[in-house]
Amino acid sequence: MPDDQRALAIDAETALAHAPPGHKDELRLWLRLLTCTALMESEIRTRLRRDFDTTLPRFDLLAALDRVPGGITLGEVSRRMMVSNGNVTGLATRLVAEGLVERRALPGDRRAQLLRLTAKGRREFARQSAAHEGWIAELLDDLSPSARSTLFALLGRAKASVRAALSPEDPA
Amino acid sequence: MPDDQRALAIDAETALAHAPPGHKDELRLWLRLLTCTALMESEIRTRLRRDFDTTLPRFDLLAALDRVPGGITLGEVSRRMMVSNGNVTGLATRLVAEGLVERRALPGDRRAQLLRLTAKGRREFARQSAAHEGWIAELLDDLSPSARSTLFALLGRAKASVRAALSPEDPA
DNA sequence: AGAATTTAGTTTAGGCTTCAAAGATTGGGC
DNA sequence: GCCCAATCTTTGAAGCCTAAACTAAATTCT
Repeated sequence: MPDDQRALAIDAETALAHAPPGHKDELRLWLRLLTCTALMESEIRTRLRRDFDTTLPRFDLLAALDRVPGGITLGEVSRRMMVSNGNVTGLATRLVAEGLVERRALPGDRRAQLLRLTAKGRREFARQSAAHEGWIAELLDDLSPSARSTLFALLGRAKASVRAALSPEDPA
Repeated sequence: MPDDQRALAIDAETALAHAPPGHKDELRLWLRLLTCTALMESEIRTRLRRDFDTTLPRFDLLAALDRVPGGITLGEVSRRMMVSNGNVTGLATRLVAEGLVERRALPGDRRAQLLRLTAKGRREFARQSAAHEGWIAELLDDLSPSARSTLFALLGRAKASVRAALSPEDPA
């Protein structure tokens, strides 16, 4: 191991912070956003696997269903989770196989199906989400309440900016 | 291991029992962070595919290599990208096949290999990163400079909080 | 030196994800 | 009633990703 190249483990965002000045504010902001999210997300995934032998997408799907006792269609899940519908098909299949979710016909439209938590699914999600909530609180524990609320607000503005850039442009 | 510090290292069930109210704030912050990142990331992926027929992981690997002309080892790439080493193996194989990256022996350590951009890889990454930078600026365009810099700073604090929670406890 | 440990990288199995194409159903217009 | 376009879902191919087991090489210990 060459001592001159002795590099501490640095992520992409940290690396860039040292190199170019000036112009690239937005880029640095984006990389930090990405790093921060990835760091938390990866820890959440690890703990979901370790403590519940499950995955983040499965947890997210349960969470989506938990909010609507009557159940929602696959398409609706797809929109809420911001993933493709083909993705939801496979995810649902696995969760049905595990007995956490059930598929039901949607009365009046034979194309669509409702997904709904089973009793077991509700119990399981209750356990998981309680732990999940604690993990998030733990990870963000060093952030003061005021920092938290400012961050929340600014992320709202960032989100709005992105949505504005993505929305169909104003027809003249 | 210090057992008296166990209060912070909550396991699933205790977390449930002890969770005081107020954790919902952190949860909402986390969900917004996740949504915001996912929204941008998904757009970036779409554009990378549309305009350059490539993917975000490929782009990220090129970016990591572009910063270090001499090349870096697979393991170093893995650390910087915060992904598993097995992942880097496959990614590198594909990029080598496309002629954008080359593998070289690391003098003095026959276990390790250096990854380095080829001339073609450098050209290609220059094109991609210019576009990429423009996209980010476009998406975050509605954010004022002061909002941007505050957001950047707060994300830094969030990141520090997460790292603190994850770092090996008590250096007694 | 020789054994034990650590480190670099690959492989494998399984799951996640997207896109594009196809199957099924609905609803509107003729 | 019939066709057509839109909607809901599935399928298949390709790539991304991790954990865990494994090989090979370097380092450390004795």
